Amino acid sequence: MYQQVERVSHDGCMDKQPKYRQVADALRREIDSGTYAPGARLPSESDLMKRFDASRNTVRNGLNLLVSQGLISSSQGLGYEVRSHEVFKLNASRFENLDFPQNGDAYNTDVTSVGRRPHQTFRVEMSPASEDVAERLKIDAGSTTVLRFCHRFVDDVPWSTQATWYPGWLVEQSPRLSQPGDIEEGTTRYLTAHGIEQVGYFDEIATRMPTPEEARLLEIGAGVPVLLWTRTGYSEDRPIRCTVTTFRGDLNQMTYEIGSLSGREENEPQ
Amino acid sequence: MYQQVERVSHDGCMDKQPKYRQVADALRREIDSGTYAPGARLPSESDLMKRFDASRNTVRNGLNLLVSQGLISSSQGLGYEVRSHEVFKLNASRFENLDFPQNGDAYNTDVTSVGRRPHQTFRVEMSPASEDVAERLKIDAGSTTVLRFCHRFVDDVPWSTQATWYPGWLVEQSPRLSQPGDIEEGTTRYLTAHGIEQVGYFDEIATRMPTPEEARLLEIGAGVPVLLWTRTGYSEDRPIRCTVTTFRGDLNQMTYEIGSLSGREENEPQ
DNA sequence: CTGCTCAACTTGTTGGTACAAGCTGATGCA
DNA sequence: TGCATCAGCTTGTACCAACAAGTTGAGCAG
Repeated sequence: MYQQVERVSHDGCMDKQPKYRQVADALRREIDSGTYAPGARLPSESDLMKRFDASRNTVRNGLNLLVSQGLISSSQGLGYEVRSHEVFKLNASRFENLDFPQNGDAYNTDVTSVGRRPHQTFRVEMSPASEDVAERLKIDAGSTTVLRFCHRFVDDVPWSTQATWYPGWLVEQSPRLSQPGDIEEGTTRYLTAHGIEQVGYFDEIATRMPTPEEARLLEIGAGVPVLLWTRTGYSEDRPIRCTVTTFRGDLNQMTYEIGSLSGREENEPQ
Repeated sequence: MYQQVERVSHDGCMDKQPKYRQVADALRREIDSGTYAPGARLPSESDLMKRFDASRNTVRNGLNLLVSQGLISSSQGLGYEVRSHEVFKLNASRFENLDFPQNGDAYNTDVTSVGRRPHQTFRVEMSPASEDVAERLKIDAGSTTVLRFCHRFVDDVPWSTQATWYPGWLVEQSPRLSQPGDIEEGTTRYLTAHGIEQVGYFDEIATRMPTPEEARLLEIGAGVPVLLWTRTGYSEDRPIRCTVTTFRGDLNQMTYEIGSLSGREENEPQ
């Protein structure tokens, strides 16, 4: 039986925090200090019950706090595990470099160049433009667009989902866009070859907690936010595409280089 | 009225989900569809207990799911409220425009220009460089830097915290950096006047759940991620500053314009 | 040795209770 | 009228119990 009186009597000073928070804070400190390294398993709930002289619910409240902060994850039958957080940095200002276009698909190139194994699944469909997409592509909401959707993995871990909408007028000029299957030389390159040159883009970056659908596709539990990257590409005349990429926030960062960075070396800081 | 018995009796169809998740999903749908608008109060726990024929713990589990997804927030004595999510867009590629420097502080200008009221508190201190900062500024870890820290509000709502480190060598040339108090014309402008011109920068953008300290400063509850923006500024020769900004992820987005965007209008899409 | 079963662990879900603590409006006294 | 108090609402914290469900390894049967 939990005794409020007892706790006050021999805890003395720093007792303002509720007990479940003390559990979370103690474990957080031990994770930060390396007592429990990334990948390591925490003690089981019943162990923690004994250690903190708390009920199972209280211990679970504390653990759930850490789960919702993305520090640990739990799986039924296995226990709680400290999440690792090595990140993949995507150089967005070089990702489709306007001055030095890369060969092939930009994502494949980027992932392979750091010695990891890319893998993706494709889907192509015709769909009416949503309000958000229509506004960015400067077309009427509901008008036909081609949506190319892909689900990307790195070393078989779900990494990101990417949806690109092309306006209907553009697809007439570049029919392969609406065909299923990869465009091996890269869509930007393919479009350039068909007289559609992307001369600029507008990026929007936001973060939020994943929807249930996103959590399923990216295999993220509670406590891991997603990073939303919306890139609208422009030709000389008008918008030519709108790409929405949803990243696992714990595994990805984005970077931009603007102006002259004479002192900076490659791949640094890591 | 929701009937558990009914659900169990013709078990067959859509019953795989645990009850607390059904509660969360039902409420999420009602929030999405506008039944509960942003700012509105949800029914109390005991109302939901009756409606879903569930125990208080089960209802709370469902509500906590929505809290941890940032859809709602709770306050003791008041109830659960649907969070609003109008965002402030920061144009990072124009924020300290290299070609057209703005007058005064960039943040104040940006906030005022959309008709909102900025407010900030300042703190200046000398501090040894952490490993992260040292790496970015290309100085030795532990060497002296000047840290200018500010805590920013918009219409009295906590908005972001910003910490800028300047390397020791630079402060010798531009002494006002280490003095407390605002630099009214903007630090970038002040540095330019002292022969230190920022000709490029490197941005890193990440997201994660807030630390307890961040949650306190930004007044965000569980379920709202932060957006981390690290900008390292370069002169012709070397790095001259490193700025780490921590935004409330629910209230902020960042945007970049790269290349030519001839078709794009200002302040759009909203 | 192989392969299967099962006990013994783990977390997940759901029910219950009790009291603390924050908020609000009604009541009643000065 | 004005202000203090308090009842009655809300959520927060903490405890208990029971069973479901996933994982693992020991141990037995073939």
